[in-house]
Amino acid sequence: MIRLVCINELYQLLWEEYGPQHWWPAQSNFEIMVGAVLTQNTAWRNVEHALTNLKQARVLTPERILATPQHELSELLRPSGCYNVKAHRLRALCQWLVDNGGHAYLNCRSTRELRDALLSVHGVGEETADAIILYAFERPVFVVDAYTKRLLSRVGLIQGKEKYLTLQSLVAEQLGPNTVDFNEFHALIVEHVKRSCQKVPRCRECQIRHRCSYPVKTTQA
DNA sequence: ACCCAGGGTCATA
DNA sequence: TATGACCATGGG
Repeated sequence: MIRLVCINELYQLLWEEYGPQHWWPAQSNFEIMVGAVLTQNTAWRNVEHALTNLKQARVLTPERILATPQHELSELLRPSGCYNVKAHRLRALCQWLVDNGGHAYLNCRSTRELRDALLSVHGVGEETADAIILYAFERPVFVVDAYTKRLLSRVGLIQGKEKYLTLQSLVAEQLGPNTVDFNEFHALIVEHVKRSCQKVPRCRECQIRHRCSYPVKTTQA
């Protein structure tokens, strides 16, 4: 088990190994928000299928999604799984955008106001809200996901039982409130997990069932 | 056939 | 506060 001294060291190692990730992959801010909802507990590959469906149906705007019947929307979202739930959540997000004048008008609000408003939208939790704030609104908010928690725990930087906001402020303290670094760090963590454990169903060293998150430059021996 | 994925909500204790 | 069920497709 490799142990690291600080979060900056982990960030630096990941950066050296993988380089810039150019997140979030999307053609518009709205597409980022849609993707953030669709990717909940879902592999990104499946989300891409659903996004393609929405584009081909020419419905990738808040107004057009709201004008699309529920069952039709569900069918377009089918490849991303949980499609009935996500159709409902996507509608809630679109309604919120329309009610608040869209991205441009919302962008005048403070980051905290944005976060609170997003959290009040049905289907938007802390991680989804922060992903939207960081990648669509480009505000310095770090996105804490399960990978982050697991990786920081593995390398001995946290205990593992910390709450979301605790981890978020921990990263912010060490990296400094920087949108670019928050963007890259989160993307690098996700990319690292994807790449490092693609063909490792079970790790010998840590005996974790499926994908393990070693720091870079360590193999499964 | 099982496990998980770029989570969140809701019911229960 | 803290688990557990549920959503549901697609790839390993």
